[in-house]
Amino acid sequence: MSATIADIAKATGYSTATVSYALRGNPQVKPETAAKVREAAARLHYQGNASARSLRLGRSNVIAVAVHDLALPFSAELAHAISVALAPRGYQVFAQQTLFTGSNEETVLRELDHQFCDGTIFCSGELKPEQMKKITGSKPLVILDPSQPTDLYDSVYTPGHDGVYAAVSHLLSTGRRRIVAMGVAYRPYERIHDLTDVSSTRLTGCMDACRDAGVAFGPDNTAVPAQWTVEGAYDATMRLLDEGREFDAVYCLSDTVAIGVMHALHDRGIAIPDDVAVAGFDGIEAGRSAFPPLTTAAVDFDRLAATLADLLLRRIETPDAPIETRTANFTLEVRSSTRQ
Amino acid sequence: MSATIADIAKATGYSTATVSYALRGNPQVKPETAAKVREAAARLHYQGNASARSLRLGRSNVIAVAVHDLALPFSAELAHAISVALAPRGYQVFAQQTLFTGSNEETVLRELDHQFCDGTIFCSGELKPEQMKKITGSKPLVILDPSQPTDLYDSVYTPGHDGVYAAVSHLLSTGRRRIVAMGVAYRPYERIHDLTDVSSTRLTGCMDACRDAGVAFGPDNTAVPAQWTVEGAYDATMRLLDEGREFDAVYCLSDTVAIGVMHALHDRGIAIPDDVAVAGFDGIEAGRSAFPPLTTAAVDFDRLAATLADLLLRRIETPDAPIETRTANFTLEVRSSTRQ
DNA sequence: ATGAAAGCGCTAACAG
DNA sequence: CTGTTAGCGCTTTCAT
Repeated sequence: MSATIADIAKATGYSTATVSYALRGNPQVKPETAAKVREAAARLHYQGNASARSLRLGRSNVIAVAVHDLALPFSAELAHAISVALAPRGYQVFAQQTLFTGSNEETVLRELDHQFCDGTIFCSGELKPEQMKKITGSKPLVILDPSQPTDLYDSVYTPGHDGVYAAVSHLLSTGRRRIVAMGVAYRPYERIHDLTDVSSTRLTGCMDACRDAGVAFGPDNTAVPAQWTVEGAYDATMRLLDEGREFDAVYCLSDTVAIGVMHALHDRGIAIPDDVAVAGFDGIEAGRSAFPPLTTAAVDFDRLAATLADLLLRRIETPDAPIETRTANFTLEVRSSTRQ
Repeated sequence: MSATIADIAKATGYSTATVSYALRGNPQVKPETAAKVREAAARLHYQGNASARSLRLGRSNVIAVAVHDLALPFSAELAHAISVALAPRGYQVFAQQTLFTGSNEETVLRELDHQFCDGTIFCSGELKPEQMKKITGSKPLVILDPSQPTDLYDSVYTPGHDGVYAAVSHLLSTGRRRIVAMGVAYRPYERIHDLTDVSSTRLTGCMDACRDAGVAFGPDNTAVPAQWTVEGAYDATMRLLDEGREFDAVYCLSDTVAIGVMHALHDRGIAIPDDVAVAGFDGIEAGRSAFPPLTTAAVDFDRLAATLADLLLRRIETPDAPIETRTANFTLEVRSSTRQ
């Protein structure tokens, strides 16, 4: 068992109060006393007990970050960026994954974050805000890309519509006309233009870009991978080619999907971008070093992380502050996958 | 503020003891009582306080995982695999990054894991085991790839020597003769063959493979990127080409390095594998979907994670068990980057 | 079957 | 400048 302040008190002859003060650097303690205490603490390999401290103080200076899957580049880069953003502000980040299942999301919200951590940054999945609210009560939480607009939590959106609009407009401006949007099934514009979930906003961004360029966009302009993964996209692309669908560009609703698409095109001997241009969304590192380097609507991870951190810390410090909703920004990174 | 068991006790008229029993499913409580308590708990949105529980019990069922950088594929995939391995065993995983700096490593060890978590899986960085021991005391910890052999902690090694040996032997067996090992500076065999750090074991694996094939391996067969990153490897490869070094294969000490190398070769119009074959180490997903798909000595992440988890849980349950050292296994994944 | 009470380790009034 | 003490929320003897 690790040493406690009581052990140090015993060893030095001071009270636990004085030891605590000394260890926390309270200027009231005589320097000499403080030195003795610190010496004893070092000698006994004293390590403060976070549970006790957090129980007493009601805070731990720990923030939980729940991403979809730690192994997915978007999640991984986001978790990294949030850790980096919060470190200088005195918070340590604990990252967890929900693996897209509602039960894991519940666990994350219920079991621990909510109890030990001062707040949570939560990448939205299956659970709806109302369901989450029942679990988290008044604990500070910020949602990334909530599946529906909410005034229950501060929330931040990735720039799905505008990012996709910019990327698809770029494809159209380079002369592409037969675009396949890879990621989600076609739904009529009227049914989705006011939805805020990731799939819908990205799809409407694509539709708006086509419409503004006078290019038709219908069910034949979409393809649906089983999942937004490299394999899912690879298989979906192969199916597309087997069906004989004709297209001169694939706009992928995520960079991961784009990597799978390019893999499939390579395997079929289709030149990128000469035969088919490919572009994505997210701005993950893997796109930069893909072959060819992937054009993408790149979310600014650092600023996104900073925004999430700002909102959460504000909520922690000012629980009654008005709920805010923000949208992250992006940069259209034009690389060789669309540039001839 | 969240409801406590005292609130439930007040609401139901039972004592906090009974409430606690009921909530934990103690069979002694009358079913009717338990039902009432659970009802009140739900109504009050009760959430147990992890700090209090952990303070009382001396354990939290949380394991800390400290990786180098959450955004790096190897770290990310490992953290993912460990989370998956520990979930069914009743442990939640908190992932953190050390960013290769000793001070962050200290923070991770000192500030929190060590205090709130029941144990730590630690990817070795700057700190030496003795230094770590001073901080962690008797808290359960398992090291991945310690920089030097240690009997202070259970430890697991990635199969650096054997994996590289297999991969380089494969390169040689396909007729390659002028191999550049990209990742670490040349050091004479005698000076490193008994070291156990990642760089040394991988380099000796390469040397042994060459020697056994009767191929010379000297300082000219190595190249050193500034870091084991895509950019570092890209730049190092460009320098190599600018210098006019001749080679027909690059063996990269990590897959991430390999991706940077292939990027540079593409940019210079060098065909892979026709002009130069490329192979790596790790087995990250990105290698599978790279162009061309990367041959690599693939660590079995799931089994590595299971081994780390096994050792840590054993240490938690049996603190005095003898220290163990294990080595993970690998599979040589031969893909197009070396196959003509 | 339920309750009273102690105590995990720590911090912060408050007192001296 | 230092000590006494209460109590954060929980679990668990030990009584009843």
